[in-house]
Amino acid sequence: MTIEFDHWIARVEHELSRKNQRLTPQRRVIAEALFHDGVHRNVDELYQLVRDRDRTVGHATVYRTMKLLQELDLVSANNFADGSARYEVAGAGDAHHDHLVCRTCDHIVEFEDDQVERLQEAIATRLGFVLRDHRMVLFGDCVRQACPNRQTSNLRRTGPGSHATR
Amino acid sequence: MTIEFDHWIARVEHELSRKNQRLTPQRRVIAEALFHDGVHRNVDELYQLVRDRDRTVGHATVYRTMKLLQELDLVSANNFADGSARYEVAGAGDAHHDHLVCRTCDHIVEFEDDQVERLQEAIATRLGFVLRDHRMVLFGDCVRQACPNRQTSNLRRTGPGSHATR
DNA sequence: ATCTTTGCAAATCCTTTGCATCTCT
DNA sequence: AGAGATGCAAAGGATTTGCAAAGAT
Repeated sequence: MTIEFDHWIARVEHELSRKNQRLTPQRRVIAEALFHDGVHRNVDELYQLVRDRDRTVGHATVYRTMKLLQELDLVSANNFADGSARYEVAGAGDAHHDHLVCRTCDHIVEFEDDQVERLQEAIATRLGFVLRDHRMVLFGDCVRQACPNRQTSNLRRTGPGSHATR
Repeated sequence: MTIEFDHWIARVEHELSRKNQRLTPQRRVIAEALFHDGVHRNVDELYQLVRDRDRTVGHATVYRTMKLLQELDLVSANNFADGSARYEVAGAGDAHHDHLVCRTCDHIVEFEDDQVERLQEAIATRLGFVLRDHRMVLFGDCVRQACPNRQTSNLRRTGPGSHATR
């Protein structure tokens, strides 16, 4: 746990230095928040977390840092339902994973599926593309007791239309 | 072609009337533009198309109309690379399709794949969700002669990172 | 009369930028 | 000194909303 964390910080520092950039106190605090409590947080939520530790960090710095970490492939961004980007630490050499989001409680489950990846590759090839990247998010109703969705009628197969865009 | 168009307008009118809403001149012009030249256009592009026909239509009306048509399941929205929503007529009872977008020239190809749909369903079920909707966009490099991408080195397997979010 | 729509401008939300000020080296 | 970073406030782009005027029933 702590070892993993140290490794993460070391990775950040290393990738930054490769581009002659520094692991400043602000960036360090952001990277810490990101690791400890930052899964699928958007910039504003990260900003709040960071502010608890360091009142001097500005909004813009969080944006700039997230952009930077993305460019260094240290974090990856997702867009689920709302309009904001949500980040997660990108494991070095990790397999790609996708997300399944509950429409009601926003609970997020990550999953990996080789079959999907292979299919996507095949589809792209068939259509004359070299596949470089993809984005896939599944939306559904989860069955957790805690989900408010369980309290109400969970029976309609014909739910309220599918408006998945932002 | 014209028959299809008439059918589309009739559908729009019907769905609107079911909710006590009218097919106003503005909405009609928007629906026309959408049908004739509106595939994967965003609001601003639609606005331009519409203005060619009717100078009095306002920006807000296009936004409001698209939102309305979405709620009526008459159009569906997608987010490809840029931050804006791009629309397409949603065929009544049509099979769902997904998109493959060229990173270089933004050329969009639509495809349907039952296998993918089935897999998604299986994954959701396995993880304790009732699948309601999904969003999938593949990004790649297309091989069309016209694509600027073909002019340059198309050889790097390790392209410029994968930052697909907005 | 009443309920729906509209255009306009102002407001909102997320994100980026300009700029003067620091901080390291 | 000189490049890299930061905070703040202003700017940007996409979308929504308040409001008074216009339309339809």
